[in-house]
Amino acid sequence: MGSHSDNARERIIDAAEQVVIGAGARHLTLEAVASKAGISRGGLLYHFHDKEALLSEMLHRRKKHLDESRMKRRAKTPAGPECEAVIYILSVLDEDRGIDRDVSAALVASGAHDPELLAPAREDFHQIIADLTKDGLSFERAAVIMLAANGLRLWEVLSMSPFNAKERRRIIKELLALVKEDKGA
Amino acid sequence: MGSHSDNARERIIDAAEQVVIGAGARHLTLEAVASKAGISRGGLLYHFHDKEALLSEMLHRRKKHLDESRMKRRAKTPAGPECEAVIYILSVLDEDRGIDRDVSAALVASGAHDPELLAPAREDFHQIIADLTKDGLSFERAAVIMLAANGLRLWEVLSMSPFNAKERRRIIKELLALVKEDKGA
DNA sequence: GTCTATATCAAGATAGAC
DNA sequence: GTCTATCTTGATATAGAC
Repeated sequence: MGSHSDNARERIIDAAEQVVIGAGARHLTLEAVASKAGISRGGLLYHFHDKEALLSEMLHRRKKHLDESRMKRRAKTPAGPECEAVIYILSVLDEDRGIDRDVSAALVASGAHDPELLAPAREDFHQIIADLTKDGLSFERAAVIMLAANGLRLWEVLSMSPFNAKERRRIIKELLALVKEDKGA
Repeated sequence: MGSHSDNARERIIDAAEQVVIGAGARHLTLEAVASKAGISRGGLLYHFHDKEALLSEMLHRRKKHLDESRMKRRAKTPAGPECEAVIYILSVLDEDRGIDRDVSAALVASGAHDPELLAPAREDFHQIIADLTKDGLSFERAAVIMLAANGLRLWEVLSMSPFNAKERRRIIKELLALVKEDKGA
C-alpha cells in the first residue's frame, strides 16, 4: 500500500512516522520502527547507521515533501487572488495528503530526541516566511499564519487537537481570510 | 533568587523546568533534575513517587501560574478596549514573567514522555477559547490567536524560535491588532 | 528528609552468521 | 540485505542506613 514499497529506506521512514503518530515520540524506538517496517533492529541499522541518522532523514524528507506539495499546488493555481500563503496553509493543513506522509511527525520526534536537530528547520521557517511575504503579505501577518497553521498541525500529530472537524474548517477558513484581508490593507 | 527556596517540591519543579529549557525534554532524567535541585535521586523520589508524578505536578503548576498571571493582569486592566484575549496574549508572551516559571516547558516535557498526559491540557485549551470568546471575539479568531501565541512560546522554550526581538515585538503587536480588528467586525 | 547502594529493565549499538 | 545474539549504557525505582 505505502507509496514506497520498493525502497527500504523510505519504507522505514514511513514506519517511523506511523510510530510517532500512533504512539508518540517517546515510543519511537529502533525496535518499534523495525517491527512496524517488518524487519529487525539489525536490518534497520544496516540502512541507518544510528538513530540520529534516521531522525535526520525524517526531517529531510519532511522538507522535501512539503516543498513538493507546495509546488504541486502552485501548478494547480496559475493565477487569481491566491498567493503563496494560501498555498502554504493548504499544504500544511489540507486533508488530501497521504496519511503516511506527515510533515510534522518528524519535527515532534526530533525535537523530543534532541532540539539541536531542529536547527535546520528554523532556517526553513525563515525561508517560508520570506516566500509568504513575496506577494504582498506583511511579515507579521505571515508569521502569525505560519505559527497558527504549524501549531494546529502539531497538536493533531500528537492526537491532542482540541478541535473537531467543523471547528477545524472554520479555523482554516479564518487563516485564508487573514491572507486576503492583509493583502488589501 | 528562586521564588520557592522554602518549598522542596516547588524547588524540584523549578529545577525540572530549567532542565527542559536548558537541555531539552530528552534530558529530563531524575538524575538531572535532582542534581539541578541540589539533592539526590533518592531525595527527589521522596517528594515525587515517580517521574509521572513529577510531570503531572509540572502540568498542574503550569495551569495554576497561567491562571494567576491572567488574574493579576485582569486586575491591572479594569476597563477600556482591552479584553480577555489581550490579557491572554500578554500572559503567554510578555517578558516580565519570571524566567524560572515557564508555562510551556511542562507541555514539552510531558508531550515527549507520554502524550496522554496532555489530555487535561486539551480541556484547558477549550476553556481558554471559551474565555476569549466571552467578550465578542469570534471562535475562529480566538483559536488562531491561541495557536499562534502558544506556537511561538513553544519554539522559544525549545530555543528554536526563528525570530529576533524586534520581529517578536511585531508579531505580538499583530496579535493584539487581530483582537481589536475582530471585535469591531 | 535525604543519602548510598543496588536491582531491574529498556534502548542503542556491534559482531558475525546466513 | 537481513537475522540473532550480545555488549553497554543509562534510566527508573526500591531498600534501608543516617
